[in-house]
Amino acid sequence: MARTQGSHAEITGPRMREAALRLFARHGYAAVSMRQIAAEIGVQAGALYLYTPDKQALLFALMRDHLEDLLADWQPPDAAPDAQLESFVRHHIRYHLDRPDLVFIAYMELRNLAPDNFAVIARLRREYEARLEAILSRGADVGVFDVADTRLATMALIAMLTGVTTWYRAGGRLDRATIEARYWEMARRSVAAPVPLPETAPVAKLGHASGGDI
Amino acid sequence: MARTQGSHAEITGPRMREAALRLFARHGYAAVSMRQIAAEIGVQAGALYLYTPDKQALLFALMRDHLEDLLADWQPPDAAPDAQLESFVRHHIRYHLDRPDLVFIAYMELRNLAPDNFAVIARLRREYEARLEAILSRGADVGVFDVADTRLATMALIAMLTGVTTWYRAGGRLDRATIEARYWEMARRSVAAPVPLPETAPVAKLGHASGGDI
DNA sequence: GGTTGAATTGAACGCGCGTTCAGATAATCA
DNA sequence: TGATTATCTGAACGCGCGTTCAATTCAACC
Repeated sequence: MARTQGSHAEITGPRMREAALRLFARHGYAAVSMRQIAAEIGVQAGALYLYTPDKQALLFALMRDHLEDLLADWQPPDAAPDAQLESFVRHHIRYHLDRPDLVFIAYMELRNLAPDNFAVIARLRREYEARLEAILSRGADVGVFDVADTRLATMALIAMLTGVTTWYRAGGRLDRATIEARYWEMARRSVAAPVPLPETAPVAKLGHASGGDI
Repeated sequence: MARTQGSHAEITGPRMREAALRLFARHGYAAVSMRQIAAEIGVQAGALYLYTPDKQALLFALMRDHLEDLLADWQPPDAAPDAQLESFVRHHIRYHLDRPDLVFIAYMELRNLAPDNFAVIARLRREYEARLEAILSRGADVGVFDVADTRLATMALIAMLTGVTTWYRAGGRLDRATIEARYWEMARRSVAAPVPLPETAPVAKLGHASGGDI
């Protein structure tokens, strides 16, 4: 008893990863079995072990490749902090809308990583967060941003932007360009310093802006 | 063979829910077994079925009670939209910092709900979101907010605020009052209309504010 | 002190899990 | 054509799962 179909060595590996990604995103890593992944691509469970040492490595590879890809795909442009922030935000939204499943599992399945794997993923995520924090920090230094705590603002912005994956559906009411523009507008306002005016000092209407205490 | 300890009928139920909440939040619903929950409170797995019909009902009860509690705990004050928004944001942060595990599973375990249960939870969540959207909508109507799309702004704000649970740890660098104030500041700015000035019109520095097109 | 009934145990059920591996198959190449 | 080798099957392993239930224990009440 053996394989009844032709040989598909060079495509079974990628197809396994695609199926695992889709199923993990839909049902969660712990709720998906190797047999389900195998059935999705028309092989028996045993065949998967030609392409991954075990289930945990499959999850880890998906998350690590995603984060390394995210980091490689964007570098801060040589520009003023506000332009850097716009570049970051627009890229973040675009990238996340392009890869909803990857983004989803990278945020949701951290709990299911073995400790060693978790350490690797956590380091990559901190690296990404550090890029945004550096932009905010530099912008606060030169006065174009008004951010009381750069770390908190970093986490708040990333959470806001990443949240787009929880409701966006292709073909929905808003197109991607509009969504990108709206998120950028909210992100910009949330950290922008009040506009200096030619004659009179601006008057705060709701509460007051606090000084930077980084 | 039977129970070796004393009888604890009136406390085993709540203790089971506490243990389940903690374990679900830490490891995920699918990765936690009834035997683990039982071991956590010093009983055998069979005893849990005196207090829940099955594992799914245990998850559902936690999520439903949490959301009903959240809805009951806050009503929009009879005030202007900006004051209502401040009340909403501050309550949201406080409530979420108080119940990190509940909030966590209510956002993470939606995938593990049976369809009927999911429908109930989704309705409760939409109800909560609708409260924020109503505030933003009214504020946009009277001109105190400048929000291009109230639905998008609602989702963006909730994601930003809820994200606090992913990094906050009690006893950390920032105290709760500070965190609350910082989030409120960012939320306010992200939707506030430009301050009208006595003589000259304000000049946008980064990009431009778009008109409301709700 | 005996009876009652709620609370709990511990064993069992059938099942699916991740993983392994000997054997079968089909493509490749001499 | 025959040998080789990468690819895959199908069965099996031990284990833990959610859930059920008869038997047992303990607290409360008569």
